[in-house]
Amino acid sequence: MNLQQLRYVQEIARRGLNVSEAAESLHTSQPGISKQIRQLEAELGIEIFVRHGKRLVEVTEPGRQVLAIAARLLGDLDNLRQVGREFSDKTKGRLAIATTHTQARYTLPTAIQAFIAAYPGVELSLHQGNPSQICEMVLRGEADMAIATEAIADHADLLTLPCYRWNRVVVAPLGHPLLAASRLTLEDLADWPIVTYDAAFAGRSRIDHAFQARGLAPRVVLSAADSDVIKTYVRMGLGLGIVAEMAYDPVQDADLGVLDAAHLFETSVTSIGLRRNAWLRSYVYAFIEGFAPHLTRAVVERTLVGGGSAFDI
Amino acid sequence: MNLQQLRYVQEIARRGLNVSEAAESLHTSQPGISKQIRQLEAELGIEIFVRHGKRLVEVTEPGRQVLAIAARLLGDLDNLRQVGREFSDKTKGRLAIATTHTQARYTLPTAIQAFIAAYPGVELSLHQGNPSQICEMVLRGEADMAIATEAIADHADLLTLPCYRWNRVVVAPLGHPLLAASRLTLEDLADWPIVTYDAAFAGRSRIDHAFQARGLAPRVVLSAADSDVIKTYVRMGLGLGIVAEMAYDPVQDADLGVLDAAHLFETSVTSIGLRRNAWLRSYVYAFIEGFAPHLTRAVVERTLVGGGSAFDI
DNA sequence: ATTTCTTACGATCACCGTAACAATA
DNA sequence: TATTGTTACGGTGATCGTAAGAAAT
Repeated sequence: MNLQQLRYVQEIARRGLNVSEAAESLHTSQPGISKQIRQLEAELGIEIFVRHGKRLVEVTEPGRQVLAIAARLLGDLDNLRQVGREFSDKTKGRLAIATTHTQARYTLPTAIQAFIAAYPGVELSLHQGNPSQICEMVLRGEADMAIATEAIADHADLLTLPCYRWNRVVVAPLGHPLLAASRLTLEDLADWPIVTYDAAFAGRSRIDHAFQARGLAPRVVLSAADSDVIKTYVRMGLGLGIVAEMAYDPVQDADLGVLDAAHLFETSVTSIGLRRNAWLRSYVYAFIEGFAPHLTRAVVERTLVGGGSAFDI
Repeated sequence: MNLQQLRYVQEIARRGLNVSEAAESLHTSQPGISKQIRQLEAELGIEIFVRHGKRLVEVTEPGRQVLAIAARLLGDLDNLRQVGREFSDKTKGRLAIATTHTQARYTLPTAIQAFIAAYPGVELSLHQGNPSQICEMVLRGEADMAIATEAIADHADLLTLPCYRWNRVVVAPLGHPLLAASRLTLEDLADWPIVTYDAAFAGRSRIDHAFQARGLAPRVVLSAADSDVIKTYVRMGLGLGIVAEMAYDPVQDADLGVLDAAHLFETSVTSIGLRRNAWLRSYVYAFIEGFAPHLTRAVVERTLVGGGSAFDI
């Protein structure tokens, strides 16, 4: 049994049981992988993959167990490298954050600005995607943390650190009749065409849920992954926008009217997602605390070792 | 970086930083280990050990981190082997239980009898030791579980599953004046010579603590690791025995008088200790549930993934 | 003086890549 | 027929053990 074999198994699973693809992505030969897999199976005394003739078509039950353990083991291998980097130079390194547009554009900038000032030697990179892509990036080790609303807690292999609560606002072109309303209701909203987030994003499900609970069927004329895209189409008069409250900027969005909608929808919580059992470099703790001051190093460490995800903010 | 290097690092640390000893215990050459360690240190860019000239004298701070991660990683390697064994034959295998004399002699027998009847293909072995030795055995992978009172929760790398509560009884030769007392007090006990457990064992600390809280200094004339040894010396008239209630057998110990002492000492809890992140074979779950029926597979699994140790019994 | 780690060197063995083959869709 | 995994084989390179050397107690 060796590490290479475990990498091979993992990559085959990730590539949809295609050994040739796995070989290519690992820059090695396909027969080499094939042989190592048979060897691993022989040593463990189990079949990891179900074969139809010469084709891998499924992961066996023991194979699933092996994959789960191998993932953690290879994660620890990565942790060892992090320890090396941390102690060879605490000020140099990389920090990859996987997040959604709304976070990247509206909530992260101040934390990031402070971070790059404090850690000029750290190469920071932002990777955008929808919540499930973001989680994948962290699980694959491509990103150090995920920052998103929802979807993180769904992954059993990710640890959830709640950061802050937020709700939505309605934006409309200045002069829109709705802006005169004293207190906004869902029924008011349902009268107008709506522009809001894509299904996969930022608590769109909360919006749908609120309308459904009242038996209303809002007419969503456009959905987007991106608060700025939504506001652009609202400016064009396509409809009312429902966006995260962070996404309304009083200065830049002065040409849009805004109405609080916090009483209409359930609160959402934005969280940081970390790989379970991850070993974090000191500047990662610093970044997290900069973004959510209650997430001190001690709190995060306790959650990492405890494995628990349940605490309130 | 490879698995061998991590095994080497771990073994060197276990053998008190003696590379030669580590080489012998791993059945390999000392220069081979030495070279691999330097190679690992070079790859990680850190020193794992502090050297005085050519001698390893200490583990560095990054070294401690590496050791902790390597332990979990190698544990996962063992988990992979367990998966292999489980699925190649669910009925065959080994179960190593590390425990104290009192558990082995008085609380485990019925669970063990049921287990060997249900799993005749499983080789069961009991390894006795004091609580801290027991924990070590589990951490080193020599035993699958520890069963003991106290000391398990002290190890951060062990998971604690509380099994049952118990307290102590006082035993004395028949005819001993104390046996006539209506209700036993600590002051009564302090008047007589006492035989009880060794400091490392079975809640001896609770006994000392109770006396101290009352300003009493009991005269412990003999302390032993073993309830049977204690009873033997009580039979010889050496003093009063304070033993776990499980250790008094109404039939075999008919020649001894017994007094309940539950109101004098704090309750103790006997727990099972498991390696964190361990992957357990199905018969291990079965054994645990046989010993402590509230510890069903579902409960134990939840605790293993959650990493938490805090639940009540 | 003895124990202990490091360096040097040589042999073995495992791994990897190329090529040919077999089986599936 | 094209794609994909297995078997066969040969070369490279890493690992390991022996032997000699250096530094510490």
